[in-house]
Amino acid sequence: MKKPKQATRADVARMAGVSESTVSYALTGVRPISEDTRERIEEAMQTLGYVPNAMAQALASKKSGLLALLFPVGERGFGETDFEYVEAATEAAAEDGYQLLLWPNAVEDTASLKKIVAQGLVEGVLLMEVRSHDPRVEVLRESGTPFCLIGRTDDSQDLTYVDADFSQWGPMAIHHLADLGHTNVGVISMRDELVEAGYGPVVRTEKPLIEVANRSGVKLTIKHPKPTIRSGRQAFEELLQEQPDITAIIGFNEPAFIGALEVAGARGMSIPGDLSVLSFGLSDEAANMTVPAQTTINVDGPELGRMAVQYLIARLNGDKKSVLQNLTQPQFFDRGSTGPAPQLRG
Amino acid sequence: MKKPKQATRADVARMAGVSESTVSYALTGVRPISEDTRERIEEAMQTLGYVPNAMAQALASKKSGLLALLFPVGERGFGETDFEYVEAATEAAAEDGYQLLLWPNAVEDTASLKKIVAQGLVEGVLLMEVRSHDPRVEVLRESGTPFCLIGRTDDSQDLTYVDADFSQWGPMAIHHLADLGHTNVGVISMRDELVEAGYGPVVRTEKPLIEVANRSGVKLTIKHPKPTIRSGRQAFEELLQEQPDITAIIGFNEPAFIGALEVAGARGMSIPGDLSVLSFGLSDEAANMTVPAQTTINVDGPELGRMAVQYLIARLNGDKKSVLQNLTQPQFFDRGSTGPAPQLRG
DNA sequence: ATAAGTAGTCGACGCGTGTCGATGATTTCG
DNA sequence: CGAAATCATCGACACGCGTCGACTACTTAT
Repeated sequence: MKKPKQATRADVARMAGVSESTVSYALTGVRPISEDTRERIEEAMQTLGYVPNAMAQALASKKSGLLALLFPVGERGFGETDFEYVEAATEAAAEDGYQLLLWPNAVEDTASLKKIVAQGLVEGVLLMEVRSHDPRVEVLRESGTPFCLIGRTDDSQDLTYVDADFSQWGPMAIHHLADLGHTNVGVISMRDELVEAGYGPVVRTEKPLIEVANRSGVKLTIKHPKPTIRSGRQAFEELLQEQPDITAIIGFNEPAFIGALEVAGARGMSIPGDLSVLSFGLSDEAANMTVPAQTTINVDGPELGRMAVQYLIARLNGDKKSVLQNLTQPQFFDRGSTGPAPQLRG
Repeated sequence: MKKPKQATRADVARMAGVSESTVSYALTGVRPISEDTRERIEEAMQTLGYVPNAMAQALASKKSGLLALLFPVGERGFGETDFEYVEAATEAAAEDGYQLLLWPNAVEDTASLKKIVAQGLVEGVLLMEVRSHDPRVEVLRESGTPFCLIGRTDDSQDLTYVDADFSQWGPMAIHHLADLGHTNVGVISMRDELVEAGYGPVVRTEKPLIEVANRSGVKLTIKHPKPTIRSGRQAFEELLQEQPDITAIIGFNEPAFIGALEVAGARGMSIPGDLSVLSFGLSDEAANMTVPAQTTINVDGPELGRMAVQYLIARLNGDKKSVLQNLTQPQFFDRGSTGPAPQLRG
């Protein structure tokens, strides 16, 4: 039996012996309906297997229950963390009766973004991988479509967004290491170009990191190698040459950090015996692959996704006044790659 | 300027001085339109910024351009590989004018699945994480909605699906290792329960693996530990006890394999000097975290996602006759964790 | 007792398209 | 030169639902 045609409101009305509008009101509850007709209607819906047609509902009510999730295509691929919050966002949306529409879109392709919102399919838009200066924001702003950023632009005081609170990553790391007695810490951070370009996560992370290190009396040396193993090796060798007494390193550049750890291993430095190791933004899966597993400070992906959806839905429900912005607390996972500074040992 | 109301077909018709249906035909090309009226219409659309309303189009044409991507919620979380093909699928869909709707759904929750297809929002359904006996398949089958599995059920000869060709993983691995001179290989596979439950990937992988090993004169010892590091350690120790001359191990159980490699490291076995290491189904990111990086045999995620979408769209376009089934070739990444068997060395 | 609600229901219309049948205006063909 | 086919266009309707106004039968307040 292919394509059994779906029952419509008219069918239900006929079977229940009422008008079509009565069926609608029984469904939405906008107007009162007597108990027995409601029962007749519900029975009819039951036996007919009636389900309201989503597109007709959307057309008539101008509410599709769909949210676009815009993700950039062709750039650096999705990481696992990214998908972690996509999943959470999807479930959060489903709880409020919304569905997420995955929409691949180049960041500069504002033309098709305009189309997306113009065709009225989606009620709101979620923006992933937001840049410091993101052309998509301007398009959305003047389209009048509610939207929420996952990340931030430079100029976002009047925008709705959620982002990781990178400003806490550094202090959290330094406190942890300082408590363990470390006073000389190296950092394998992201490549120079990103720093100069003002890439949010690096800038927002490094500034407080440096400040709190100074205040805590921790000597900090930061390297900005390219994201390759080779560059990481070189960066760490430089680090050791400049600061032979380093007892801990922080990684914020996955491939380079792997290179750094290779060098550490080759030099016979044990972790965490001789060197404490802490990674920023490393996924669970990756953190567990090394021996020992790596202690990490990370964004709470599910929380981020959930908040983004909730904020967007709040906007859809007419909350135009309040400022909806949130910086999620970092997650600290102690997996054993950090320990007391060597001089305090024994 | 909030919510500038979108121009409709009527506006375009008025400005161009034609009837509404003429505008439609100019848009769809279903009927011939003279050159100059077409130009007038297009100019009007341009200046009005007209974009056809997606929901009205969908309602009238019964084609929404939406595909549901059903993913199970609450089970083992999404891995990176999973999202790799979600991304590819999304882009493949976009190329044909379709969008993917992310739909979280518990595998047993057939009621809400029925609703999904009944409300007519989506034209077709993509099923992720398919089980051997998947209740969702029956629901979709009798709903008449076109669908495509990513994975397989036990009984899928008349279904549309794409899946990894697990039957090639074992032979590929054995050939690679045999060529390097290995004759005694251990396997850290998935836990017993999955094997007994007939979980597709394990069963389909192990059978040809065993066969080809026998034919190639490779002694094969398979362990099925729980997916924990501890169980992996224990499994590898047993392995070494039973087969002290093992020169290579294959991993198909991430956490357990980490444990196994820990033991290898603790015993001073060098990789690939004393022990060759090869992982099944390990993501790039994870494979690169170990030192040395791990050689892997993996599913081609992007290919899988792309094929799934293309098959589904083929079904939507009325291709009811042909069998659309595909097993994607495994990808082999030699990252240096395998090498010549010790006795052949030097 | 009458005015003023209130509960319950119906009919009609609008949302913005796709598409069928009909109508002139041309063009083609025998 | 008349019949038939083709071209270009219009008007009307359907798609399935939300919702407004109106109407009836009561209930409550004055």
